[in-house]
Amino acid sequence: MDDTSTPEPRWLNDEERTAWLRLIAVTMLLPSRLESELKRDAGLSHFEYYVLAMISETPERALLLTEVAARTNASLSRLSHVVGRLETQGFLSRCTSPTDGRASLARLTEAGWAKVVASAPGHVEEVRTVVFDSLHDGQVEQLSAICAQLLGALDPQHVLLGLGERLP
Amino acid sequence: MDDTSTPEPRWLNDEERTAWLRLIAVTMLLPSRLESELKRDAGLSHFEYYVLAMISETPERALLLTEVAARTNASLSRLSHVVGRLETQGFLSRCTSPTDGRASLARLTEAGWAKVVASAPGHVEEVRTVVFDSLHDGQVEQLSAICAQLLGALDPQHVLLGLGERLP
DNA sequence: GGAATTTGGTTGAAGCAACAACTAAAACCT
DNA sequence: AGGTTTTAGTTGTTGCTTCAACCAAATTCC
Repeated sequence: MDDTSTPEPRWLNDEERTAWLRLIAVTMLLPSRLESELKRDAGLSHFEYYVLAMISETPERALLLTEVAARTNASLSRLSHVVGRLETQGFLSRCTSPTDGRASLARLTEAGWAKVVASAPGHVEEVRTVVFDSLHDGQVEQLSAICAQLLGALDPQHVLLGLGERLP
Repeated sequence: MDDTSTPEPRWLNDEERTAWLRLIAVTMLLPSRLESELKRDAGLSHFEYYVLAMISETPERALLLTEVAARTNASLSRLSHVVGRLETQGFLSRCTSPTDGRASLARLTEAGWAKVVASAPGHVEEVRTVVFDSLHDGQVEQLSAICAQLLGALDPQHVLLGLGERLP
């Protein structure tokens, strides 16, 4: 190759290449699989479900939009649109935070809680059949460790796992 | 819970739950990371890059749309739109297959080939820094095996790895 | 205490993806 | 050979995401 003076790239070897192709295939197929299951069984997008589920796990069943955005890796804009839709569907309601006039809390309604309760079992079942039924015990631990290390590069502050709020 | 008569769901245990949260975080962050890198450095979406790269690896630098669709887990509709855009950008050209009047081949132009050559090193470098630099040797093999097993459930025919065309 | 900046969020426009409806070529079926 | 079905792809619409611009509350900095 009569290339320009770019430094020689560190290409992947065969083992890495195979692993990469498989990993990328998983990251393409897994989300779309969950997407279809939830759309079919609950009428929600995976993102909508994830938002509702995350809020449902807090003690007050309410969460700041900023916090939700950080934990879902979504822009505040995207979240605002999605929360707006979920609000008109009656699954949650927005109210201004009492301690900070800018911030708004998304609070699950009864219908929203019921929605989560109704759709969670099917979703978990899908996760189990797709992921955990395919793996033997040791591999669950391996997968967990590998993902933890990848997250070290992808999300150094561990914002997505909800551990980021104790930094200030 | 005064639930209806649904069969008790097989909930995840702690180890599985942790692994799951981490895996889902990876599937959220990895694509968006690759997306931004490619958008910034090459002006392409990850999907566009993937299409060009896949075609570039064939001997003729041409591929049937159906084949591309299968290997990228995309609908033919989506592919048609994307290929249309890539064509107007001058990266590839469509022509009807000589052996099948319905099928069309997407063929890389010189500009398209140059685009792949120009953007591949940066992309590989990104993949390496995000994924492989985070893992030690044994983990690459573990990851590969785990993904292979997940693909057994997600893609039984192994269409995405390009092994599906010998089934007729 | 007031100006500047930062933070939290909303809104509207533009682009991309999912879905449905459609065309045309090939294969299948007596 | 002719009618049906299947396959390959296109097109248009609708909805979601991204991006840029914007507003208001809070914080920072003299």
